Amino acid sequence: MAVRATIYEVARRSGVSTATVSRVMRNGTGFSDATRVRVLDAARELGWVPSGSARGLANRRAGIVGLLFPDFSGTGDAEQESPLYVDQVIRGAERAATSAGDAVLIAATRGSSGRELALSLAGKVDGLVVMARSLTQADVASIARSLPVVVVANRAGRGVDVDSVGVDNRGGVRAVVEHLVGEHGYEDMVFVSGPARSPDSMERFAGFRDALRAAGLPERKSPDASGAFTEAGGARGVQALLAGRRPPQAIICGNDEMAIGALGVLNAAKLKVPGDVAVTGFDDIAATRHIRPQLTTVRQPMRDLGEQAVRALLARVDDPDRERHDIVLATQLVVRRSCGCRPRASSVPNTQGRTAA
Amino acid sequence: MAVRATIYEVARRSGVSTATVSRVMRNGTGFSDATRVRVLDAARELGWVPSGSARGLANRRAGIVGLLFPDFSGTGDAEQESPLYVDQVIRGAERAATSAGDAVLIAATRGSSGRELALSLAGKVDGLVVMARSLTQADVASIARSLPVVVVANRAGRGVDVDSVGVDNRGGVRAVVEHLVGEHGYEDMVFVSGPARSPDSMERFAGFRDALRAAGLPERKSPDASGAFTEAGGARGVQALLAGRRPPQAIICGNDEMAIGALGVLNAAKLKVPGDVAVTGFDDIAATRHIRPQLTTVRQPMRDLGEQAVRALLARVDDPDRERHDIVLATQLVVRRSCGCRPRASSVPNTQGRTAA
DNA sequence: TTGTAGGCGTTATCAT
DNA sequence: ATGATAACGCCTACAA
Repeated sequence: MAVRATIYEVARRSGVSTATVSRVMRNGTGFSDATRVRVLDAARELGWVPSGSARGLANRRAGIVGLLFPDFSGTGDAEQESPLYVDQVIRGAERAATSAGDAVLIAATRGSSGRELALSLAGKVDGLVVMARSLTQADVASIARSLPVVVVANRAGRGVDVDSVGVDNRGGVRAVVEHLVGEHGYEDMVFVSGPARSPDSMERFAGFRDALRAAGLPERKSPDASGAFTEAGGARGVQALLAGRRPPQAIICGNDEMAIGALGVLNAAKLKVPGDVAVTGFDDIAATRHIRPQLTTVRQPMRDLGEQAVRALLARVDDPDRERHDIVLATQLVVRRSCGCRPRASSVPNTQGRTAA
Repeated sequence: MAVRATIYEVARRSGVSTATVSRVMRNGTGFSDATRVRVLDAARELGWVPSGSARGLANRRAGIVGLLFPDFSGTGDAEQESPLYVDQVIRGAERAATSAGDAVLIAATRGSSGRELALSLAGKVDGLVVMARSLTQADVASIARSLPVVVVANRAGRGVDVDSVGVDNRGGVRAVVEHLVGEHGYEDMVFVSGPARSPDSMERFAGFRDALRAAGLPERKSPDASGAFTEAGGARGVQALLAGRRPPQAIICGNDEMAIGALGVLNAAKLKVPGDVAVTGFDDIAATRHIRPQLTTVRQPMRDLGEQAVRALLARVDDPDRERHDIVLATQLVVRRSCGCRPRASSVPNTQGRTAA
């Protein structure tokens, strides 16, 4: 382990040329059984592993994809946005990459250092998956000039022409609201949004508006409260909401964390859920099943997001000229107690996954 | 983006040699202000990013560390071991690597493919962090022959001489039991263990035995039940336990997931927690605060594990001859409701972090 | 089946 | 302050 062995030493030790060693390692053909054994033995004895850098240089392909995600922990507030979402996407990306024989490099942008970080990654990878809110649109456009990029949960803006993978946020919220209206007859509903600049959050609110309109209920142009996608934020938002009006029949939250925060506030205010007020979330994190009442929410396939993103990326690395893909994954309504339904939970898919070119 | 630019084109475009371009990019000195601007401009115009492979080859350092972790999702049972733990370690590793200017490559070993995967990573990284249960001891020893390795939550066995980072599992469980005995006067306690071959699980049980002995209570040589570190497993384990004897005063679970499973079974059996039976966990995952009663548990610094592991790894990469380090991080008792304490939760540190050479 | 040799894109060592 | 020019370790025609 002192100093890493090279192909030359393996070649010498096994009495063949480096070309033959290379052939054997690449599982190619063109060598006798005996040589293969000799080479492999020599490699093992020397503890040799082919240098990825040298391979990458020779192949013009590192066999590595990068994943850039935002990390808000420690951003002023002590409260943290749930990391669950990002972690699941990372897992999915890892799975897809590994199964394709590649590896995935991860890096979190904290605050404004995004651009720099992306550049430092760029040289080490064959392509980059960029999660929403980790890079500005301008930076994405800039980076995309140097290497293949796929954006996640953030349909690329007008200027930027890159592949994207996202979920049907809009349809998801529409489905909850339809359930609330159709099954429970609620008419007085409010929406608690996440960070103002989150594409996910904006789409979810759009779904809320769509559903209100479709139901013939009075529309509104902005969310009734907002909570930064955190439990504490959701609590504050709902608190403020309750201070200004009598309780609504239902509170539709932009994600589960905020819904959990809402539950706490309602409980403290002696309001029964779902008796007095119904509450719903979005994401379907594990806590939705542990909390009481169990949370009705919209499940989004976080893992699939990562998988599809990496697949799309690798496809483009292999074929830079293929047409642009914008993948939208289906979400699923998960009915539990907090909306007012009885225990026997059931779930129904509400949208089809679809791919648009 | 068609084909990546190289240092040659940047050199030509800016009218200098490649050596000078290289100097500018490395933030070194030895060039005029004017040339720097010219080079940077050319680079930007061409969308050039230095090739990591070429750099790695020239420097004998990829600037990448690898992280190997086990992934049990989809191992026969539909139930999943909580991914939280691994995710936190990954986050910590990312943070430490990024702040050191490196990147981290992650890969999950599924089933028995570990060795192969490790080898494929080995060439791409400067060193490897290996989490418990992702590789056999033999494989760790083998890999460690080719490059620096740090094991996490798995003090290297006798044969293997590598750095390690872990938490004080033993002291953690000892602290809960001492609390249960000292504050609540329980004497009839049982332990629910995790996977038989998990080093963490074994150490936790050892802490349980230590505490019983120290309290002068009857010892035992094996766990009273086991649950594979999953919620469903914990439920089954406790179910079986209750079928064979009258309820104990307290059930100490090897991790939080199993404790949550236990809570479910006890509830179904009409046993009140903590009135009839006390329950404790280990890890302090988010769900411990959402579940009722809130779970008394032992917090372990999962993120720090990842950070310290990467730090140790980088230190060894820089100095292969430094002495071996075995780092043990402190755990912390977190008292909530499930042990029988009153709401006003408090927490006390129970062990000192310590480093042994 | 096997060997020879040039090239992949940077960095680092000497010169100048 | 800048420029040639060897490495760095592997792959891949092209030969033999």
